[in-house]
Amino acid sequence: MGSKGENNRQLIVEAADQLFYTRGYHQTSFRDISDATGIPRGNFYYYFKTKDDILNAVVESRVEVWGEMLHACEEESTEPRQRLLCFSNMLTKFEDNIVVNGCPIGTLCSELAKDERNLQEVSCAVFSLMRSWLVEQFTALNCPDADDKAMDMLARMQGVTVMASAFGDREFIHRSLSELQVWIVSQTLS
Amino acid sequence: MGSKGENNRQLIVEAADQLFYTRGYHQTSFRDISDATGIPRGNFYYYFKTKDDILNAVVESRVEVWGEMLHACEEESTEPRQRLLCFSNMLTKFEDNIVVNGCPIGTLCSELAKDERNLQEVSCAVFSLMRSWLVEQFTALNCPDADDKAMDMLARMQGVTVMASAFGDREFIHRSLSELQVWIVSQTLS
DNA sequence: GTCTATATGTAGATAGAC
DNA sequence: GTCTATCTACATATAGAC
Repeated sequence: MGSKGENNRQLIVEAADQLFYTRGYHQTSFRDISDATGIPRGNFYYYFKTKDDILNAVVESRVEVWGEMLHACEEESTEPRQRLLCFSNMLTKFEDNIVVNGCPIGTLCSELAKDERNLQEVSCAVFSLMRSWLVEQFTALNCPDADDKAMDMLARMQGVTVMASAFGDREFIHRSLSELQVWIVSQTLS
Repeated sequence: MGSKGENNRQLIVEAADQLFYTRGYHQTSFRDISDATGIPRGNFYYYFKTKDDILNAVVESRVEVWGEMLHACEEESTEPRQRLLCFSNMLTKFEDNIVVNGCPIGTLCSELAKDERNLQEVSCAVFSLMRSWLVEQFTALNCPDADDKAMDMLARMQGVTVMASAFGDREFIHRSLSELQVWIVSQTLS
């Protein structure tokens, strides 16, 4: 622990994270991860008992990474609307990937919703994190329906990623983000 | 053609359509379709050359079915806003399925966006159909940016399905539909 | 047209040498 | 901790009898 083993473990998680995004969970094989990392297939079972365990580790990693991103948005301003704008900017920050593969969180949730229910719950952890963070911001804006607003904002962003990837339309992301940001700024602060 | 063979072909397409929705394209095997129809696996190759061909037939079928649904919305009223409301009602009409498996069109596009590009194009045919139909309605409302409105409406509806299935939240569908319909009614008719 | 048997490849997972 | 060889299951696809 803490030595070479942990390093390899992290390499596996990083490669799997990327592959789950670009190919999907089920379409990513151990061979794919092996090719990407140079680590032999058999070794994976030293670090993880099953493929599902790798998924768990990937989601854990994403929760951590997105937690840091949300934290960065908090640091950028004390004004909730500024923080929300910062969050919404992720749409253009990652537009190159979104236009090809959609949202890494949304597409994983959509894929795993079609499986046994436990995988689905795991995959939604990042959405839950974002949702509660958004609730905090809208609550700070004295919105009485902060959770509704949070869901609305996530839904709007998800809708943009789905249609942008379906039609490969980068410009749609830009236009939609502008409209979303108008909406954000219009949110009341009593 | 037209006899027993065509009947079996249709049975396969219908079963595949349902399974591609509830399990995903790649997670649906010939065995699954065989179990659902009672038709032996080997027979599939009499009707289709490859699994991709089955997908093509499923998408063709969906285009036809949704074409009829859009036509039904046109028949319901000559007023474009009424037609748009009719279309938006699909969200609650199919909410039982949406809350579990998301949108059949959106999730298929999201899944196949991660594959070779030709499969993705095929899967988006239904979106293209809806888009052009929506453009007609917004054009009839004298919207100068009818295509933008069409994309916005599809994106909003897709976002709702993604979040509703992620959180298994049926109530979110109802609330979002109400807000969407307020938006529809507010669209200008010069 | 219908069905069984089978070919071929690859998936996730395991055993055991080093 | 690392790696190779291998197991078992199941995927798509094919061959050929009926």
